[in-house]
Amino acid sequence: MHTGETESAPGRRDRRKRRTRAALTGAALRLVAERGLAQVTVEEISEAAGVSPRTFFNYFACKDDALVGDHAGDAARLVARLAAVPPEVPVLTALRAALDEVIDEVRTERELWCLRMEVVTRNPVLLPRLVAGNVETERAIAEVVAARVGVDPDHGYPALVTAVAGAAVRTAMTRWAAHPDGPDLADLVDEAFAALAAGLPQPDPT
Amino acid sequence: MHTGETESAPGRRDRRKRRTRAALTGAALRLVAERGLAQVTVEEISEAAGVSPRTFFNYFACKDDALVGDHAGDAARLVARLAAVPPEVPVLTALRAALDEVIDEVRTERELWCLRMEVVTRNPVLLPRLVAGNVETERAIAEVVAARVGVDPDHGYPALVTAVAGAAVRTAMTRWAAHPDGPDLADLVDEAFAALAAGLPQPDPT
DNA sequence: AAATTTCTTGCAGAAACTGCAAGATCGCTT
DNA sequence: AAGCGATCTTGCAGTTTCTGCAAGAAATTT
Repeated sequence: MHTGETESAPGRRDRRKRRTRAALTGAALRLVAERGLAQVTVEEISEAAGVSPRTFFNYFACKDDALVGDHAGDAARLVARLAAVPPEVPVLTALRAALDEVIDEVRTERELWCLRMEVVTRNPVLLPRLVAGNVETERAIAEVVAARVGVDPDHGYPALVTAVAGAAVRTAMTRWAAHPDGPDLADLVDEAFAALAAGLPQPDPT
Repeated sequence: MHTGETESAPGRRDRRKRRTRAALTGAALRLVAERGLAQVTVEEISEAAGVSPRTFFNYFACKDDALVGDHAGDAARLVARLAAVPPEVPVLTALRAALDEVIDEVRTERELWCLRMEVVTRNPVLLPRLVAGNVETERAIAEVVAARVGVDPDHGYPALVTAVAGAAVRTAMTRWAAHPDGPDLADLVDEAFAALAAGLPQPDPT
């Protein structure tokens, strides 16, 4: 007998795992936001999440990972989306389109992301691991970009575009999280990509 | 009484410090290149460099730092150079010009940098810390950029340009280190910056 | 040469992280 | 409903990373 839901039937087990994982990241972010990265131990995080310290390391390889979260799934979806965009579309436009889904998810977890970005900017050691800062992700995206453009891997163009786009997303997210009443994340990303496509023209000092 | 040399009088002491530091990074890079990051302990690195493990931590805050090296000085010089470029020069051009000095230093230590880049690409955890990946550096540069453009800190443009330029330099260095017989680092950086200024146009599939 | 500063080192200890094996839980089969 | 296999949690023991402290060695200054 099935559990009832045919499509999204994660099962009690997967749910529990998700809940534990979320509890760990939540506790970690809250504690680190209060006291600072060095003043929080894994033991305290586990305690706050209601699991043993050993279990913490079953979910995350190190303390930092609990803070930045696991975005392997996001990355995979982004790559898939990018590959699905018709080849005629210019690379930057395609990347921007592929980002839609990820942006949406980030937006729905705004509070979490605000806390995360605050923690990350206050503990700069963490920043690089975010979003497309992940190297495996970048490599995967660069591969798809290379295929789109039809250029060999040595050309450097795919890596450049990927790294640059990642940097753009990163800055957009930082800005978005820093200003709760500011523009929407999607608009900030749009703005950044537009600036990229225009060759980063110097803005008027309004 | 002074030591004799007025300008560059490092003294026996400073020399020893430099030598020890270099020995530590050298040993660390060599060992990690051979065995992999996790298979090398601080004790082994110190042993190979001829100092005690405790001394290792007097030079570096953690194992990783010995591998990526300390580029605070480079960063400071870069910021100074950037501030010295006349305000009429467009931002990207100014950044490229300010990079000259750093590029030169990197070039003179090519072997070391090749080893370093190899280690870094094989242990992606390290990559973010390189060059302008450093967050403090980025913030400092962004500040100067903001002043150049005459725009308030919220505008996002300075952060965007800085992050994007950093990404460009990073990819150029990766490419440079990966191909010993390839083009010069300065040319690769030029190419990347030209692509940025042109809005990242899709290249012809030659 | 004596005094001062700076660097090195060992020691003790906290915290991060891993492998292993026992026990609990879940999901499926009969 | 009972049982079986797979998965998850946990404790334990052990290694490694990293820090504070204080004594000793080396360089610099007076």
